[in-house]
Amino acid sequence: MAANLRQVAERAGVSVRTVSNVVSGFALVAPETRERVQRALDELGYRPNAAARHLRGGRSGLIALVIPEIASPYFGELAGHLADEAEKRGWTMLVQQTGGDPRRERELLDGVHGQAVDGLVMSPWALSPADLRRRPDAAPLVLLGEQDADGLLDHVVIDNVAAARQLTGHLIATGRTKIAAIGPQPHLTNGTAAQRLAGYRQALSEAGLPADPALEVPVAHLHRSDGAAAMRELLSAGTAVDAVFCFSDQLALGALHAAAGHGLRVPADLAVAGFDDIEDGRFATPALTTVAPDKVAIARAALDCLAARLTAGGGPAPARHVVAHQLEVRASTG
Amino acid sequence: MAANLRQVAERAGVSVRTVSNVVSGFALVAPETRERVQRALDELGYRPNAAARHLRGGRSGLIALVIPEIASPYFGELAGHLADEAEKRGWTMLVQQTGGDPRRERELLDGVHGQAVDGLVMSPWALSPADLRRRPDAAPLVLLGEQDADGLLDHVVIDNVAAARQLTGHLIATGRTKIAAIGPQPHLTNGTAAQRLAGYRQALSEAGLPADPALEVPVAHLHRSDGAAAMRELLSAGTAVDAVFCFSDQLALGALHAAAGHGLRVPADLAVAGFDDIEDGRFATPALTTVAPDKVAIARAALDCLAARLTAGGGPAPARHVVAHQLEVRASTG
DNA sequence: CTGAAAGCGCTAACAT
DNA sequence: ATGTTAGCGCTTTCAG
Repeated sequence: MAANLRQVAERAGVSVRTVSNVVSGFALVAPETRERVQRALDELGYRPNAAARHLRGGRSGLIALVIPEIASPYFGELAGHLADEAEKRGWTMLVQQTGGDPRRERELLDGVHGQAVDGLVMSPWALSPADLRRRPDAAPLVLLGEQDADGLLDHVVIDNVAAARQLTGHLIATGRTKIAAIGPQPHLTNGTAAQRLAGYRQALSEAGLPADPALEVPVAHLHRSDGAAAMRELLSAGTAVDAVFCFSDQLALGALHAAAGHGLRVPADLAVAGFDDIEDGRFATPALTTVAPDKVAIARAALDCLAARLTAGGGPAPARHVVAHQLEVRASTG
Repeated sequence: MAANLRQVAERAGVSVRTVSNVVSGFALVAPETRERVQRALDELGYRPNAAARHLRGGRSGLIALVIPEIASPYFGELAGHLADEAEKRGWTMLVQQTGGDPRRERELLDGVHGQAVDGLVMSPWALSPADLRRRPDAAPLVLLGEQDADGLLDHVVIDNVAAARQLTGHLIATGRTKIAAIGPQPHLTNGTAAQRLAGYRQALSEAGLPADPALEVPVAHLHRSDGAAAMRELLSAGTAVDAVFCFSDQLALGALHAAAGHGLRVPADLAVAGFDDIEDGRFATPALTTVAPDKVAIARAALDCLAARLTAGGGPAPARHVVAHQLEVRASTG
């Protein structure tokens, strides 16, 4: 069943070279020869051996997606788009989970699957920009999210500061004045949460509202349970709040759940907004206001980046690729 | 940076054979030699070449997860467990999406990534059992879900009939009598929906309740929007309903959303239950009653299956592997 | 236009 | 205990 080039060549009465040419459609082959070879190919059900091609050509056709967890809806949706885009470019995508563990991030950065990967798309959680730059593996790397890597590494981002400012501005525009922020992650080197916090503060300051530390609730992770816990913390502390900006939709869904548990009506008593535009948010009760990053564009930008690095010249200098986002106002903020 | 065995051997003043032995920890090597080789290995930063190993040994260390879409929460959660379990077994997992397209399912079944995969875990959607059996690729295959493949293919399932019966029984036990079923998929060869429907009907019949065709609402897909549309259809048709059993949590979340849109209170006016126990369901408002398949056990069973097939003997005969499930009663059914 | 053959890096059978 | 070498399947240089 697994025929190789030599067997096909024998059957067609030609040399391996000619069969290879037919298979790759590369050089000139006489039409009659081509037909004969093609028949042999079909009859034997020839399928090129990826390992041999890889060994010979140095390209595996594999790219790795390295993320904290694939079960998280945001990464799940992104992975879907990345897989689609990878396929269009002839790549197969493998998935590696880090769980946000710095050792595991290091390990994968140093070589996924025995270096058998043409490129990496990574969302680091724990590793610093300096750590990220230091790696023995030569495979091109593109980061997802704000790493502030001094422009030495490709990364794809949205303008988190602007987006957070817009969203907070929207909450203010609906008349809210005591707006909490759930989601700062001071323990992480990943700069995303910091930027969203900055945008939030900017909006408050622009509106002449005070920045109250009691309204900024840090979280360890971005799971729904963390959002719920943060919300309960806020409510049980008796802090006056009329809106919550959560730094992810997952946090917001948790917050929504906790708010309902406290008998609060959303948005009448409390406005809740998230970030990421995951599908759950659209069907939450009430539907969640959020910032929608253009996920397809993120996937495209990341893979275009890798593709550019794999061209002969190595492509342009590493850059920060900013992708569009949009404010999605839904029922949860009235 | 990318040193090979020969370079290491030269540096250590030994043969490639010895270096290979040290690397794989295989045969007996004199301690002093071993140490010298190890130093050379470290100094040159040697890392084995996966392509060469694969070509030589016939094992790529790759397994493929072939599913309709990774962005779906159920598959996302499952993929997370599969990636974890794969890693424990020394495999790297790649993901291929079919979108439920029969041509694409066929194509992937015939060989993922140029056959460079040691095994496949697949959730077929459109291909019939007969189609599934006919394939040129020799890589072991294990199916997720009910394929009724005449015992000729390995597949991992939960007892869908029993689970659906239990869940419907629970709805009946809470006093509901007009129980709709959202989710039959008569157009699919995948038998999962059919089994859940069977379990639902069994429970009704056991309780002496009539099976009303108007209460069985088929869906094209399992997205939240399909659940919402089905729920709206049911409500606008004026059918009397006091409970809905949705064949997936996604459908149920959509139904919940639509019910809220119609001003119905859940569970007071309407009980809603799902299937799959995705995280969204736990944090929905109200929290969703559901059937929780043991996803970790599913991942383990699938990979154990592949591992068994890859042993010398080819492992035991193909089988249907039944994994445990549990009824999770939450607020949505009172 | 087609054939012969080198060689990618590794493992393992065969030597010593 | 260690050295030598064939060969996995493919692409591509060199001949013709």
